[in-house]
Amino acid sequence: MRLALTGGIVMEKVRVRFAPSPTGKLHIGGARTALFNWLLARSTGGTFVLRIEDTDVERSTQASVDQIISSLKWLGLDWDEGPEIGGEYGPYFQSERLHLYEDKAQELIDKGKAYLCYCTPEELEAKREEARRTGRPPRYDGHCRNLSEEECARLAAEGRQAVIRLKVPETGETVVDDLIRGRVVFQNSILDDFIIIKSNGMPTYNYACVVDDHAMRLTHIIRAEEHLSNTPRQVLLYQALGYELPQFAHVPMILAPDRSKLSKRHGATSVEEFRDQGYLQEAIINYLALLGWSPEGTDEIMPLEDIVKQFSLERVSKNAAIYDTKKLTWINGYYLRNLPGERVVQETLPFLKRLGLIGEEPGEDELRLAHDSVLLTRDRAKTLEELADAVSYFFKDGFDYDEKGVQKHFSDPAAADRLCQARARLEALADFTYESIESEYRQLAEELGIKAAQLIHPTRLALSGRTIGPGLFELMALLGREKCLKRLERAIDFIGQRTVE
RNA sequence: GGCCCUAUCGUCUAGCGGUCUAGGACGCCGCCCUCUCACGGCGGAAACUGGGGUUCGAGUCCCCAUAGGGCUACCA
Repeated sequence: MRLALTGGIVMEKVRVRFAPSPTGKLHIGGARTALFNWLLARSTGGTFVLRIEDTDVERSTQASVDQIISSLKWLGLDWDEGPEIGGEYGPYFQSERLHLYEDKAQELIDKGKAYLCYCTPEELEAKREEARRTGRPPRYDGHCRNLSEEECARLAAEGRQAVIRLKVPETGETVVDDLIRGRVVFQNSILDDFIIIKSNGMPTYNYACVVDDHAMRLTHIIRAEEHLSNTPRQVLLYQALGYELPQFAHVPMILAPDRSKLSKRHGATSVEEFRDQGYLQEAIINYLALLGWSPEGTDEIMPLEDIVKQFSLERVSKNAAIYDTKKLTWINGYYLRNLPGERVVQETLPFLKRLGLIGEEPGEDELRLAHDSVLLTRDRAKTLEELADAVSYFFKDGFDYDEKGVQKHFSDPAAADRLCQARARLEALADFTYESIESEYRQLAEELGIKAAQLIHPTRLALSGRTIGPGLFELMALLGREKCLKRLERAIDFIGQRTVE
C-alpha cells in the first residue's frame, strides 16, 4: 500500500471525493472544491471519487448531473471511481444506495441511538416560530424521543409518516479536528436530535454523507467551509455508527464580488458560462488553484502538472476569497498566447461558427484562414470570444469603419488620394508578401514626404474597419492582394461620399 | 437570537516573534519599445480593522470589540 504524508501523519493511501448535488450547474466554488480534492489525490497517488448526492428528489435533475459531469470532464478533473466508470464501492448515486441508509438507520434504532419521530413539518414549523418569537433557539424539543410502541402505533394509525432522528447527547462536547482550521469544539447542548431519514424514506445530507464516506473508505473529506458547522453532527453520526473518523479539511468559501454567497445574479459563476465566454480550461484551473491555495515560489502561472507537484493542504488559506474576473482574464490571455497555436485555433473554431464567420462544416479555405488569422491575432485577445471578434474582418467584407478612426484617419483631405496611390502600388507589386508590401509602403511614404504611420493607419482602417490589430503588413499579406485592393476602393469611395456630404 | 469560522494593498495572497522602512500577482498610473492595439521591459501609488494584554521585541501569540461569512431545514 502506498503511503502518503499529510498533515504530518503517515496514513494509508488517500481516497477523496467530490460530492455535488445535481441541483444546478457546476459553479466555480464547486469546481474549486473538486479541484482541491483532485489535486490531493493526484499529488499523493491517491484515488479521486465522484459521488452524486441526489437525495433531494424535488431539486435534483438529470440535466444537472449531465451538466456537472461535462463541466468536470472539460476541466480535466477525471475521477477514478464514480458515474460512467463505476468502481469497487459503487453505486455512486445516493439514490441507488437507499437500502444502505435504511439498514444503518435500523441498526441505530435497534441500538437505541435513533428513534422514530411523528411530528409533522407543520407542527415543527409552528414550534420554531414560537421559539423565534420568544427569543429562544429554534431547536427540536425531543417530543418523540421517548415514545412507547403503543404511542408510535397510534400516531402511525393517524396516517402520520415518521422520520428518523438521531439521539444527540445533551451534554458534553464534540470536537472536529480540521486540517485547515485546527481543533474546533462544539457543545452538544446546542445541537438537537436532527433528522437522518426523511418521511419520504430518503436520507438527509448529514447522514447519507457519513454512511457513504465511510462505506467508500474515504480518508479525507475536503469540502467548503459552509459544512464546518454541520461537521459535529456528522462526527456524532460516525460515533453512533462506530465508524473511524476521516480527516476533515474545510476550505474557504468563494464569495461574489459583493462579498455575498455566489448566485445567478452575480453574472457568470458557472464553469459552463466561463467556457461560453471564451475562457480556456487551463486558465480556469490555474486561477482556481490560486484562489485559496498559494505556491511557495513567486510564479503564479503554472501548468497543472506543476500544481500537482506542489499542492498541499498546508498551503490552503483560511479566509474566504472573492473571485476576480480581471485576474482570470489575464491568466486566460497568457494561455491564449502561449499554448500551442494549433490548440488555440481549435478552441476558437466554435466561436467563429457562432459568429457565422465560418460554416458548421468549415472547408479547407475557411480552416486555413481561421488558422492564420487566429495565430496572427491571438496575442491581442484575452478570451476566445474576443479573439473570434478580433479576426472577423478576415472573413467578411461589409464591416463598418470605427467612428473615431474615421475622424482621425479619413478626414484628412489627402487621405483618399494617398490610399489611391497605395492601391496602385499594391496592384503593380510583383509579389504580394509581407516584406515587399512593407518596403513599398515605406518607399511611398517617403516619396509623398509623409510618415509611414500616415499611410499605415488609414490603410488599416480601410482593410479592417479598425484602428487596432496585428501589424499591418502581416495583415495585408494574409488578406491577399485582391481583397486589399477591393477594400481600399471601398474606403476611397467612402471618403469621397463623406466629403460630398 | 444561538453556535462556528475568518480578518495584511481595490482583489488574490506571502508572512508561521526579531531578517517587515511588510514581499509577489491582477488591476490602476507613468515611462520605454513601436505602424495602432496588445505583448514585453522599467518605475510608481496602494495594506497589517480597532483596543487591551503577553514579551526585551508582535503583522505574527492571547483577550475584547468591530466587520464579513457560514450553520441553525424532512437543501446539500
